Amino acid sequence: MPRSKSNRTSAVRKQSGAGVSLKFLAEHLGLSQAAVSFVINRSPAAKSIPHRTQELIRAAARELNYRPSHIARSLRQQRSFTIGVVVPEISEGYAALVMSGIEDHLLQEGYFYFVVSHHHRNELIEEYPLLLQQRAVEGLIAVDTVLSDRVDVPGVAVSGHRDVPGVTNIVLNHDRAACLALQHLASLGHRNMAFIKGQEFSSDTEVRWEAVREAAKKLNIQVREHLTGQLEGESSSPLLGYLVTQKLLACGEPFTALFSFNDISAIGAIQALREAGRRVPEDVSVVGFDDIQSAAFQNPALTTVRQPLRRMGMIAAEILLQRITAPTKTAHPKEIVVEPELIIRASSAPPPKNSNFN
Amino acid sequence: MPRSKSNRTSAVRKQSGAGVSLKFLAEHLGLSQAAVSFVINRSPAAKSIPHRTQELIRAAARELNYRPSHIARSLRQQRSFTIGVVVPEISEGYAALVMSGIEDHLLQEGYFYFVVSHHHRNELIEEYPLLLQQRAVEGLIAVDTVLSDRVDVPGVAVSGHRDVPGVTNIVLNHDRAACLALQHLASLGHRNMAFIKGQEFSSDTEVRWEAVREAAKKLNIQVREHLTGQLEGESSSPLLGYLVTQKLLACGEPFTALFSFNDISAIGAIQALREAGRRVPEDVSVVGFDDIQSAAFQNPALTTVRQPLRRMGMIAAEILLQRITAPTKTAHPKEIVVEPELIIRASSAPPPKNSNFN
DNA sequence: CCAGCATAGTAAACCGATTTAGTAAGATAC
DNA sequence: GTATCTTACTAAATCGGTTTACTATGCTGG
Repeated sequence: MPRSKSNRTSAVRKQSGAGVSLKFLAEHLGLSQAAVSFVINRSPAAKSIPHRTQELIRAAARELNYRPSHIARSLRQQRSFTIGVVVPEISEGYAALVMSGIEDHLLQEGYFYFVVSHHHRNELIEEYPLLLQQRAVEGLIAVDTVLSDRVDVPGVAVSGHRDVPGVTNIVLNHDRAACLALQHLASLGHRNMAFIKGQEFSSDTEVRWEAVREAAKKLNIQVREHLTGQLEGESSSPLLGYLVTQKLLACGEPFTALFSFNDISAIGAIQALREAGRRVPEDVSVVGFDDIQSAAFQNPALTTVRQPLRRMGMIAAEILLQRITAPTKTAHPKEIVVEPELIIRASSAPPPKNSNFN
Repeated sequence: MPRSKSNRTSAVRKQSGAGVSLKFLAEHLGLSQAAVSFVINRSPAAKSIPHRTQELIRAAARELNYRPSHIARSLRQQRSFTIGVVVPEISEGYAALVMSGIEDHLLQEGYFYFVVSHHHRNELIEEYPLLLQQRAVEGLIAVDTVLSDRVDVPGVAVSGHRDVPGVTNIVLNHDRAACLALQHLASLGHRNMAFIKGQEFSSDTEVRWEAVREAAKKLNIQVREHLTGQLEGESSSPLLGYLVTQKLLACGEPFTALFSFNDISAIGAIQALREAGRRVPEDVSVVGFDDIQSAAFQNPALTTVRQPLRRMGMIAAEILLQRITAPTKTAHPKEIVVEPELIIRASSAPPPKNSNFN
């Protein structure tokens, strides 16, 4: 039975709440730190400690508002229950949606996470994973970012598209995505299509563009150099799509449909089309990509290829935790493919009758 | 001069990179941990160690890819260089923008941060700050969330609006914001205005609504019960604004202008108005709040009151770090007010001539 | 010749937990 | 009566650093 020893100090500590250490609690109870630790953690070693004492310990812990230092615990157990998330940018819809999926799963499992955003600067893309590792993260999730292989914790990439050893990729089925969009436009009767590619630094750009060309070939749709634009610039504003579309219009070649790299740029594109006197969808159909929240509330509502971004985040977190807790159970998958969905709204329609160029 | 001792183990460690501890490095060099620590940290105690040895130490550290464990350091120094950020939701424009401002300043200063989102669930609003404290965060930033006072690290609230001891509030000048919006509409000639209030759980709702009523009184504008709606529901989708606006329209009372709680709901409102056969801005002017990125690319482009959200995040981080590093230097400010800006775009115009009710 | 000082470090405590190995006291077995 | 087994704990090592206090050596000045 412990000798209770409630002195003045304990009263002071109790008020503030913080600063109550295991040592303090143990002294207050007249027990050893080990005994208290066993009970607090319900460790098997606690079986030899009588119920009466266990209750006393728990009561004192509650009363003094004892909260074990996560840091000390991490150091001893070599487990931080923390992971690192690397994104290009926070302020933008894409990463935020993925992050919210990641968070859902992680916090549920008792993990916290650090977020860093690199703004596409190479030295940060290199440095942040190392800094995170120094902070003892148990794994990394990279969103639209290529993880360097100099890191030796498990990694999961959402739309990483690079074959990095030890990294699991969560990717969209881009072939299917391209097919869905082009088939939709083709079945409406469109033959002259314009395209907007993503920025060079985006991991999705190349893969998606390859998929578009494949799909176009299958559907016998021409992909013309002049009607192919590319987003340029870091910002995630519709302005980028607006500018590219102005260029496409300026080249003079006619088109009745536009398939854009993402919703944000599609929104800018619509603006540009409208300013040039083209009605959407009567004169030109526009199809976006992602299905961000505001896509449904554009005027006209945007037809788009939906990426299950939140779910991709959740899957990423799930796979990562699996790999952390059962490292060798299953040889971790190299790639997990999720399926897109075509969301048909009001920005796509049959082409005007009179503009049947071919 | 240290006796070098490069054995087989060191070669193995070098490859993997991780797992190189100070102890290992010191043994490899034939020096004490203390000496190595002094040099690595450029501590004043290193002055008694000759340059030659310092160079040897640094070279070995580089070569073995030594990275000090942040956790061990935190434990000893009682400094985690970590802060906690509490937001209602990540996926939504508001919090994401504030977060990106927070991040900018924090990472620059060598701090990392944990994010948690509580989805307006009270038990999480209570619990997360405690969990964060257990993880030794040195401060908390709460976005649109009331911090409980049971936490004893410095706190900063962005749009907190509650007088919690020890918490600095970063708030918008709502009086000015309301004046800007209503003055704009009044000067266009509007007299019959409808209003959409924010959800009950949002900290801004009450303050902003009070400001609107004040401004309306000053400008001699009636605020009628029937023309006052309120957002309901957790989601941050335009749908909420859409539904409220349908109700406002259903009550039959005429109005020529609508001032909505935020841009997201204003976007939904425009949709509802249009479906009811009201043109924007010819029949009804709509003014939003926040100036989220897509506001400028709505059709029509949205007139709105801009909140400097990114800057509010940066200020929050700055104040917090000040309070952490110089706790008593200046009695920390209770409140910091930032100014709104009226962004006039295409969704507001003079009211139609024939509808001059009063 | 030796006190005193600079030089070049080292030993050990410490941060706050977890965990292994061990101990003292009493009960039971034979 | 003593060997053994529970019961109820405790002491001390450990995680990986930082930091204080101290030591050993060589040189200089008087």
